Amino acid sequence: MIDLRQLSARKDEIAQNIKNRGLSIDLEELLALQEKRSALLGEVESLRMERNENAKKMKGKMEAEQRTALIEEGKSLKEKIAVQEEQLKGTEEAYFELAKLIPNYAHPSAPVGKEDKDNTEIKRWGKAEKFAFKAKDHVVLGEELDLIDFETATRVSGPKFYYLKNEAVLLELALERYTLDILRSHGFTLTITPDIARQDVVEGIGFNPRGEESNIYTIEGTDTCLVGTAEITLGGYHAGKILNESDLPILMSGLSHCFRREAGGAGQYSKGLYRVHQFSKLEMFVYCKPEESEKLHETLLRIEEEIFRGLGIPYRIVDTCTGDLGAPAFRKFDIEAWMPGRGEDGEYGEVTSTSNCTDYQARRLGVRYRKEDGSTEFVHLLNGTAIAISRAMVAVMENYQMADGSIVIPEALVPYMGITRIEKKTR
RNA sequence: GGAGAGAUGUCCGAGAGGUCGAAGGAGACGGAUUCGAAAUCCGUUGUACUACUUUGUGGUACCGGGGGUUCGAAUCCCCCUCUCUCCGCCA
Repeated sequence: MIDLRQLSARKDEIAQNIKNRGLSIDLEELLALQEKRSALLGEVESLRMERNENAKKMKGKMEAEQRTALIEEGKSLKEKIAVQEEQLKGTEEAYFELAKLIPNYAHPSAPVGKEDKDNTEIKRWGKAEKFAFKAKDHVVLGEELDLIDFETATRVSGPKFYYLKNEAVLLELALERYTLDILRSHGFTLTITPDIARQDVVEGIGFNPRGEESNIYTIEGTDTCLVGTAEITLGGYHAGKILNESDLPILMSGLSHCFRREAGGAGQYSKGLYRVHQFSKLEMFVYCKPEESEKLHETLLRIEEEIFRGLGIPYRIVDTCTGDLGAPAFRKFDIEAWMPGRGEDGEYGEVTSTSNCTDYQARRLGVRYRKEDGSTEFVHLLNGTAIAISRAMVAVMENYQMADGSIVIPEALVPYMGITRIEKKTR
């Protein structure tokens, strides 16, 4: 949520931002609701003051007659208050419901555009090689080398689930272990988070747990959801707290399973492991002071680069355009890894995403910090993918395939895997 | 899963319908004392929203959350959540 006190002062800016993001929200109605709420609140408060004063007069001993009069006065005030409070409640509900829809401000340098095609490429690293042979995609490789079983998973769990088998299991754990070491070297507190979170935390982070377009699984009979990312559980970690300035920035990483409904996400570009209902992910999360968030955002991006360079996977970085930013994001950078088996002849595919959400999530989650002068302010929250296993696995398998159909293990992973190559089983 | 106890400010803890934004203690901060420190003594010490003649004064709300009773609720009633203890079950 944005700071609603700035609603009228920054109205034009907010309207432009809503437009840039391809959204449509009735700001005039929101302003009208804000005014109405403010007026009602004033009325309710002054009525309450009268009630309190009236009650205070009744403390000591007094004539029965006088007391009766005061009680009558109190009763009438009580009724008036009830009526006004009812109106206030209705107005507030409508007000906040509409206000929640307003997206975060966007970074002035974020490209203005509608969809992912409008994202700006800002960097390339590594050589996106064409093989001398026809590259296979990870689905074919996974089947030939007995690493991934989609078919059985579909029967057992449904479409877009998978069993990892044999060396793929080692590969998942190796990628996690490799990444954990990098995060630890950067001072992150490592955690493994719950895979389930309360709905209010999920909402606080900016996900919509219910409704048609929701990507979140809710758990029947409870007010909890399966997490779509550890961003949720890491953001919930300090929800409602006032942090010490001296403790900032707080760097946390969380390993969790991620569950996504991905309704209607079928097709050529979503095949195999690329878009699935469940995967493991190591997420980075930062609580910091407002003035340091942009710098730390760059830091998260650099760590993501370090992870993929270490794996020797070519990639490019894109600066996400306004229409493609999530509502909480002020700015977002994605790393897209080269995937030789994607599309006709290899394509880049998104493997990480890092967002600076400024105070947008913190306001909703109630995460503040105490400044030296004793006042409090909302912290800035940042998140970034350290490694999303399923997509990283696509990149590793497809980039490290050999002409003979085997897969070489990237050097950085060998110590964690214990093997150097995945070959066809000779059974 | 069953039975019981509990949830109050930064922490401990009192509080049983009006004198309670909340005793007392601890902590923190400021001051006195001291060559300095400890001890001691004095004082200060919540958050959010809001109004105004804006560094101050006033108003409203907040004693786990929600609802109710009442002229008036931390206090009485109902529901929920969480914590603890015992039993059961389990990795």
